[in-house]
Amino acid sequence: MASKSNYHHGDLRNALIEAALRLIEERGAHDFSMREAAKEAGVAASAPYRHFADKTALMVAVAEVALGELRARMQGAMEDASVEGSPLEQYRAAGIAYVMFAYERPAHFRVLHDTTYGDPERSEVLARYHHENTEDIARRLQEASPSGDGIEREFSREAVEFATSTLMYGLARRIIDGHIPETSLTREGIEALATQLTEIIAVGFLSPRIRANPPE
Amino acid sequence: MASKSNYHHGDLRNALIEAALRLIEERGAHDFSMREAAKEAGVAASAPYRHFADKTALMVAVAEVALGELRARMQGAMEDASVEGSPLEQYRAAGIAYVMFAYERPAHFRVLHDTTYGDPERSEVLARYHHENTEDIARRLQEASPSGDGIEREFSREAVEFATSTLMYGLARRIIDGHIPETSLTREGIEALATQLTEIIAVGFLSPRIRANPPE
DNA sequence: TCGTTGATGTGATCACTGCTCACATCAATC
DNA sequence: GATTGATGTGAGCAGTGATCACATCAACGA
Repeated sequence: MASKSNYHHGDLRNALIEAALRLIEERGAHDFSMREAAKEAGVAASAPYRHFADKTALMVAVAEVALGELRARMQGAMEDASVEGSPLEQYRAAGIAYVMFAYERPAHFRVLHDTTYGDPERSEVLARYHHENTEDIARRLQEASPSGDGIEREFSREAVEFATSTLMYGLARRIIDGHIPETSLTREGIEALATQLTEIIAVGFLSPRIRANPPE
Repeated sequence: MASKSNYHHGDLRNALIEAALRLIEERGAHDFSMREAAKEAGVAASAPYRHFADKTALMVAVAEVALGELRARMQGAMEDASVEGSPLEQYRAAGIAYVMFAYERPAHFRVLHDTTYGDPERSEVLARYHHENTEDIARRLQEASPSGDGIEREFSREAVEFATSTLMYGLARRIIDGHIPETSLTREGIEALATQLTEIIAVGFLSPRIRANPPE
């Protein structure tokens, strides 16, 4: 097992991405080292630089994997819900899927957003993705609101879209940032929180226009 | 200027905290070095360790300064609003102050939350503070809802409290995480966003109980 | 007045990091 | 079967967090 057959790794690039993900899961998004990833892949410390320009490039690759999983989860959730669910249920399912991703894959979620920080180009990609998603979600919500019912709504669809994405992002971050008491940190607990939050927005959106401080 | 009078710094602890804050503002919460902070304070690389056990301890001290400023801002905003504002306006003012802090002092906001990550004890302190704040805010909102009006509400005060803090945290993070398009990144733009978001919650909360999908 | 002491700052040093570079290995191509 | 280009190696650089014996000095007690 000296040097003959395994001088070249074969699939080092992916091996490094997987190693990085494992390490990030253990330590945190920034607290893993290139050398550790290399060692875990059974390769010299300098080898990774044949595949990634620098540490950030590796993290970006990891983030891409993470984004792929997030996409798949949300799409899956919406498709499941659209089989027999109302638009409102689809809207809710997508939101829950987003939050669940953060809960079940905190490392993925963290890299996804940490990598972005400071890189305007990547920021924009992620922002666009967020936008696409929540646009879709908000559209479903709007479908839940019978059009032409003559009721004047308090908020525009854009407003609801923004509120929804902000709420779901906020909840996801609070989960991985440790704001949520441990007693709520179960699949069911989180689903309940996400459900409640989507509902409060839905009610705010679907309510006919009212005065917040009604004149007596 | 050799070695006589300035061998001992005098107020190195605070000098280091300020240096760290400056550096964090430039680079990011983790990308500053102990040595740089020491140099900026005009002191040897090992001196900081007389005042801080390790780098994390320095960051915690910085975070405490940040938390102080956040507290002051929110308290100030609520007091201002309570002079002539309705409870609803106080609620809104507090939310806006929180978000404004993130906008105007991104470095402070980042250290505050980054430091927390991975330290359950600090997490809890911050969580408690968040809770205290939003509890207060939610109480004001509840005061905006005429008690005993016989209308059955859709959501509890706790639910609204949680939704509010999640929304404000979400917005704050989206601002510093670069999700918000540059065109909205002005004092006025952010105030508008925060106002809109608090309002959507307020409406959801103040609405009488309705069915999200009313039977025809 | 002066010696002692304890807090604070110094400089050398350690293990580790990201990254580079000259060189080694090997599969594919002509 | 020689050449070449992609991939991996090992030594080494500058910078990092952290530690330790030692230097400095203000305050205190004799």
